[in-house]
Amino acid sequence: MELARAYSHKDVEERWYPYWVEKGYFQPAGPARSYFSMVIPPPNITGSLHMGHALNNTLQDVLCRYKRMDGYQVLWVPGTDHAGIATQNVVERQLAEQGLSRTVLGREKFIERVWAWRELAGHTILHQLRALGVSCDWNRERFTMDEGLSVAVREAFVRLWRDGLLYRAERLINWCPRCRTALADIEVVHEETEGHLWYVRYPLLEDPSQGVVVATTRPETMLGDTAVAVHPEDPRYQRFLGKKVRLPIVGREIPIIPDPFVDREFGTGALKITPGHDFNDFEIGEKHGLSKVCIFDAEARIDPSPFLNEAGGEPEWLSRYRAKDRWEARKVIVEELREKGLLERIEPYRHALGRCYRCQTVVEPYLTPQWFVKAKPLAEPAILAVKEGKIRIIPEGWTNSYFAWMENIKDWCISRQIWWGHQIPAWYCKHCNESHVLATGLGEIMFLPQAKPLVQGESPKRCPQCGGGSFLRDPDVLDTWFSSALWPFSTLGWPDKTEDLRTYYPTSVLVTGFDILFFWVARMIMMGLKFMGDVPFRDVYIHALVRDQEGQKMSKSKGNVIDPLEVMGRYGTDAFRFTLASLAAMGRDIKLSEERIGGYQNFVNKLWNAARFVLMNLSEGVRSEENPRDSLRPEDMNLADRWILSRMASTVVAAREALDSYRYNDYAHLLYQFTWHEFCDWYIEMSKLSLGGVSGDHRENTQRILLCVLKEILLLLHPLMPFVTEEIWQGLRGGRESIMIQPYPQPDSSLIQPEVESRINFLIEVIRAVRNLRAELNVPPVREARVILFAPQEQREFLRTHEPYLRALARVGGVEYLTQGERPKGAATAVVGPLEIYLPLGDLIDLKEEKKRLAQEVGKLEEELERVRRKLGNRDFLTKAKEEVVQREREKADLFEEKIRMLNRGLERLQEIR
RNA sequence: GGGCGGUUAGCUCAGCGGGAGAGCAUCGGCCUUACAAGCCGGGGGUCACAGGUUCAAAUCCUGUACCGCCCA
Repeated sequence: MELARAYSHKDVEERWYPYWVEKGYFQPAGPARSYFSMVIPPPNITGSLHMGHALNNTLQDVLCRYKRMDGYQVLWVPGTDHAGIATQNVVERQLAEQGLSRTVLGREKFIERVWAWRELAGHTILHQLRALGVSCDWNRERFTMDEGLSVAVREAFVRLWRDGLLYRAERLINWCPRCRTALADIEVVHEETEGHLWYVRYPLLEDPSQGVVVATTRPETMLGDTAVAVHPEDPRYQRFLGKKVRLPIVGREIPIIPDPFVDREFGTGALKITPGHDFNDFEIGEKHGLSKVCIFDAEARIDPSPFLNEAGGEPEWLSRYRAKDRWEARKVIVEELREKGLLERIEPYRHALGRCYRCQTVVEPYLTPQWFVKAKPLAEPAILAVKEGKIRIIPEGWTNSYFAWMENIKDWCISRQIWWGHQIPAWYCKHCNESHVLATGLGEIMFLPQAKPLVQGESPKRCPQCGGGSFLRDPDVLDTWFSSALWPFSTLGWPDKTEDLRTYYPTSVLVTGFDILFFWVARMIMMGLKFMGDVPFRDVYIHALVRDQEGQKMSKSKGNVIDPLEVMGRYGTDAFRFTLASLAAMGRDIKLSEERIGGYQNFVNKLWNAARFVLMNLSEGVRSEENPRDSLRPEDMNLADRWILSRMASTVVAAREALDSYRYNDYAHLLYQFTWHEFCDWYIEMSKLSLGGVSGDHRENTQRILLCVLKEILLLLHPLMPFVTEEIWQGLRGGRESIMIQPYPQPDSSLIQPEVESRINFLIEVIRAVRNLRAELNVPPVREARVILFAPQEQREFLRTHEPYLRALARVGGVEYLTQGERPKGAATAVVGPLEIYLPLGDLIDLKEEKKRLAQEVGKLEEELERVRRKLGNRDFLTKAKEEVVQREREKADLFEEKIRMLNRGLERLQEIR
């Protein structure tokens, strides 16, 4: 099979993926000696492939392909999550375009629509993932809303309830008024924002001419104020303690209370307290038994009902506020306060504003009954698992963040007031809870905190209290992360005791980005320990996030998104994957530029051409050998052959070490280096001599070595670059078996020969020195140079034996060997160890240039020597440093001295010419 | 405010106690039949700054500056 002159990734990539799938290579197979399993961090169904997915899945695939080749039975479970809020948003937007809404459709019809959307568009990302070449087992694709996983969710929920780890209570939670649902604390993104501080005077009840001025960033919430708090030791306010103020506009009488929480430096030192709409105020309110007034409806518009109740009728001011949203209400209130002369001043003020992580809407602290997971008891064993090393977090630096979060963990609000998701398996007896159910408008209901739920896997038949048979189900659904937390075992069949679960749990490693360490990783660990009694994974490898060249987060609105599919189309998937792996070591950011990918595309092409070279030089005999390595004949091996095999063996060892410790960048760099700068730059060039040589045996042997090393390179590179390696492999093997299922190279220490390496290194240095002389002196490459070598006997014989390399690789026409005597006059000089190299200067050569060059070189060496001498002159160094370090410095000094001496002699001889 | 990272060649980054490295870019020379997506050679760095520990610091410690992230 002939290979094309340049590698064309497009044809190749389309060909092999379907082939692998068809052959079933992605399914676990092989002897069950050892297992390697992973679950994919499920992308959500609304997503499309971005750089983060590309990196994440490339790194996983590298591991899978490596382990599969290395004899493990590998399972990689793919799938998606249902992304409750995000998906519901997408479908609602679609409905809106048709003039519909979910409330018009009703819950059941709406969910049907979501499923329809899921069938149509929800598989996009998994299909895009295939373009990356990922080798996950598509037969086991899972979705968090699948029946099986839904059973797992219900089971988990019921068991948490039964074990007292769940509760339902009215708490102040983060509420997104646009999504109309509760959010977990970590789903709120805090952002520094330019705002204002409004200073408002609250008149004293007993003497309205006096008052307390409070400073607030949210004047509209004053409608819900139930106290003013000051620091108990603040002298400015001592005389007000125990008195009351009259809340402007509303007219409510509220107390002035002392609380050490108040920061005297902030604003005026007097704080308005709104327990219904601020987390800090809520706590102060609890301490002082203040009532909580909730002034907003679910969309954060002024809700008139608390004021109607309070005033026992429609207060005069209410009409100006009714149904106004937060921002309008703020304007009206500020205006009204100004008119009343109660607005003292306004200052610009920077403060953190919480936004919904899904839709960026400013969240509202909101008082509603919600379901919570008691986190502390679950967190404790999860902390221990990491402390005891049952789970390794890599890089280790992240363990601190993990501990910090886990040790301060707060109860997890898991109920969401949306429709798409796992509906909470809790029912309320209609009869017993008659007075605890509220209609919230738009056909929705809500159960008051006093309502008594029955939590169980399926709808109850009879109420254990009253025997009634009529129930209402809790309308809330669970946080998507609740189902994701079960992912490592729900995907394997839990709660059934399946074969998969027994075989593949705990999974070997989880590969993910640090942004979901708390959202997902921590919760999986808690749930895994709780329900499986064992950790969900042994290792967690946490990688960086991909950003653009400027380090900006890629986002559609910034327009700096690099689409991985486009990049793969342009540069090839292999080049792209190689780039990602080579960047994987970075701390927190990966700044990706297309240029870099282009660089690795060249590497793919280099590999391709090396393969082409090998292939076009194989004799029929060698080409058809099943295993060329077995027919290698040591007696036909020359130094170069032994050298490349030695380098190859070292590379295998280093490669394994790198992958075993998740050092992807080292892995990539190591193979790049070996392939390009050892195999291609040197061995292939050297092999050309043997291939054209007279001895047939040696010729064939060289072919075998070329083939062996190439194959080894292909095998080592396959996890990183699956497509090009498969294409070449098939070209070599005539399309018999995939490279995917070949054994990964084993370390063979018998091939490692340091003395062979050092001799070739010497040869390489000599060749480099000659090339360097030629280039510096502008000897045209077409002109063969003559060199004169002064060398001790050992080096002389070595070079004489390997002279063909010198002639071919340094383009030397003739070599003259001398041991001692007069050095040639008028020659360029270089020194390699004990060897002096002279390149006689022709008439055209610039003497001055050569003098300058030599003088420069001597100068550099003298600086180095000076440094070494200083060290050796230091008594402390000689006595305290390790013996080998001292020894090395001594050798260095000798080397420098000798070299300087020789170069100076060369310089002197050049002077003589003049 | 608390915590965590980063600052090394023009760019992107490795290295994290004993001779400053890579890729890309750059400069000079080459179409040497595997590869011009290539080959050969070169230049380029007070390793942010200031102290300290050490025989020895880019590397360890302390502080400062700037940048970034996370948590309040």
